[in-house]
Amino acid sequence: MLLPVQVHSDEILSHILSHDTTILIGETGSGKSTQIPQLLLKYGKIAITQPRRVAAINLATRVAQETNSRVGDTIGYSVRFDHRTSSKTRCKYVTDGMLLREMINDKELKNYDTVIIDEAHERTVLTDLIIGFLKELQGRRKLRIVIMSATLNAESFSRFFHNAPILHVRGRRFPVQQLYLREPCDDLVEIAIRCVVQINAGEPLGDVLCFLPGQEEIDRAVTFLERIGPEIRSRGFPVMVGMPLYASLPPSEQLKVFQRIKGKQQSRKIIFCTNVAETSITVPGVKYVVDSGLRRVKVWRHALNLSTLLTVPVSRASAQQRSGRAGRECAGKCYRLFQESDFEKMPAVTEPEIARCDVTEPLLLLKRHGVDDVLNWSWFEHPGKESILQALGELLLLGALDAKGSLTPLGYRMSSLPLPPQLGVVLIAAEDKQKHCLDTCIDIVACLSVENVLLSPPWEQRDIVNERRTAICHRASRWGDLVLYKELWDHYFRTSLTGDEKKTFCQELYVNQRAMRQVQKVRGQLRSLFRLHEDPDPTAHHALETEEIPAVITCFLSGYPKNLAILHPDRSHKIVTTGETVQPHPASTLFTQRKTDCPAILYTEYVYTSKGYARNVSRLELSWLSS
DNA sequence: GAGCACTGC
Repeated sequence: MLLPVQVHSDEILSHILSHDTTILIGETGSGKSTQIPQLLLKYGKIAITQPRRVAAINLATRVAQETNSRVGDTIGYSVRFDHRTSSKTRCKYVTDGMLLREMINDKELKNYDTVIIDEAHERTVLTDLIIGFLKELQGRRKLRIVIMSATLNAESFSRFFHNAPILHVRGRRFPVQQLYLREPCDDLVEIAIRCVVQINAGEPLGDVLCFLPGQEEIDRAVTFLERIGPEIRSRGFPVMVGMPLYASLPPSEQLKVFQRIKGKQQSRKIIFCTNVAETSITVPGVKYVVDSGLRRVKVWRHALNLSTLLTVPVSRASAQQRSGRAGRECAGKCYRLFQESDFEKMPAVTEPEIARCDVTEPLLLLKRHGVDDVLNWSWFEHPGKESILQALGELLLLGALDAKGSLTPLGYRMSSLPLPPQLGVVLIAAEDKQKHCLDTCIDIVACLSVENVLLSPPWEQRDIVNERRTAICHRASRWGDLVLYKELWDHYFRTSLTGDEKKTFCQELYVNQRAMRQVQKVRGQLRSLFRLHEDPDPTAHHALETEEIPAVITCFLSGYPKNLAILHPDRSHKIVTTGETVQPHPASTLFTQRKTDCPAILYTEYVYTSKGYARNVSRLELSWLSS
């Protein structure tokens, strides 16, 4: 059967060809991501961006199959650490980060006649930047742009591109019935469980996907469901198997949501998930969605130089996306754990990331692209004057800009590295230090730039895992988390470990092995950018020496000069710039250390939750500060 | 003795 985009292909094609820019609203199941590029194949070279690596690879693979070709021939892809393209490639699926990097070397994007921005509604910072660059570029040369979005906010795209026409392609989805609470609720987890129990008792078999704001609520819900399990069974209702799903979960646990439940009994999966299941992970077999209408979001406060973690209502677009997860295979139902009047009050679309993140890195990129007046750039959405001024100040402090706001040679180098500016400074500072300082800093920076390297064990194993970690990383308990990363890496990377031993090592220490493989790739990329030989003989790997710790931590101080807190007579650590009190996060190796033991601490991140917590904390001696 | 949502080079 033809996909909606195929049914209307003539109309869509002639429309795209006769306009410089087209906004295409394609609902899920319309086939836009696979079909639109195929329609345009005859009309020049195409780049199509995706927010995620897996999506870029999967789509390219599928379209190559559909066109009876091999990936890398006509249809290719390019993501970090993996690309399949050739001189024959006419259509390339890329991550948006990758396209931005390409644009550094080729400002005019001469390789492409058409650029398609897919999933534009997700509005990552990177899509926003690309959109701004494309508009500028269109002012200089002929370039066909297609903005593809799944939701409502098409008007803002249209307005930005001189009122570009909006095309609408229906999707193919099954109907989803919406149900609301009649009265407000106070305990979210309790009401979620009651809802799930009700579905289980009254609805035909089918799995349930329950959206909760975060890990804490999810773990509570899973435990709750386990506790009431025996009673459910004793009443003869189907067995409910509760499963958590969030990004920092070990991959083996994540895979469980794709597996069938063993046993012959009637059963259903109840998957308690965060936003991962809204975009990144598609769980098959879901017939019912339970939506708390909430999500957890990190908000950067430029005035305070810290980020906060907030629980906020989702947008109507996002609630719609969540409920759509119930209608992928057959008609479904969505139970919204809020009132219909609350739904009306929700914002129409999610606030874009650019409005709530630190723009230091985006600004460095703009400067690298030669944008002098960043305040008046063609922002798709302006991040705000204050936010920009703060970021400019940070770049000035780091030495990336001079007093006139021009990119310095240092800033130029920083912008070439696939790292946030601060970590770039750390490595550039490490180059001038003693032998091996750069090796060590690269290992640590690689760990820092990969998410979820350390998994958090269940509470009953917490102490034992901590002990195991500090037993083999014995200098980390004095010097802190950066040293911990390096020592863990040294143990993981040493050649005497076989594949199985590496696996066991990771399991015992709750280290995410998938993340460690990623660390290895990042490390390799950084080493080659700094022209360090890729250890031909891995026994030559440089393991941490205690003597080099001061130099290493001092390099991090160059990257994070403001993230320094000094021990005061009242036994608290106060941030030098603001005088505020910080405390190492409970997940830090320095958390348990007596406060008076550290004359000063340095951290890479400051997050305000119930208190101000410093993350990735290191001990610092006052004598290191003068140099 | 606390919890991190998600993603890119």
